[in-house]
Amino acid sequence: MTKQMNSRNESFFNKVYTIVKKIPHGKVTTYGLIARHLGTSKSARIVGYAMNSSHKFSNIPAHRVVNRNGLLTGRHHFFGSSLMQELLENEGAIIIDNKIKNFKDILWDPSTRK
DNA sequence: ACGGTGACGACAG
DNA sequence: TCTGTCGCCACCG
Repeated sequence: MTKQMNSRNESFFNKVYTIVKKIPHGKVTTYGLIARHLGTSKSARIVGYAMNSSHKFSNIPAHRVVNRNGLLTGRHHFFGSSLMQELLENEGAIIIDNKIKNFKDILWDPSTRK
């Protein structure tokens, strides 16, 4: 084919969305883990940038992606600043001061693909 | 076509 | 522990 974006047919954004959709209910993951899983561990910022555009699509559980400390850094991009927290708490996360307390317990590594 | 942007992460002090 | 700084790079106007 004439067009080859990177080495795939799919844009980086699309790959990110594919991963995010696979996050199990009640689990969360991080921008860095997603980036690493895609083979570009230094592109965590791009993952965040991709999530910024995820509102244009549906069925993308963007609230399940937090930063490496379990901090809800993207909460302001939701429909109201507390929606992200409410969604996560509804899935069993314990959040205090915008930080997931049981972060290690519900962290999902995309590499496990389960 | 090109450079600013950014929901990050690692590291230094 | 906490804060600031720097490198990172795909996207979009």
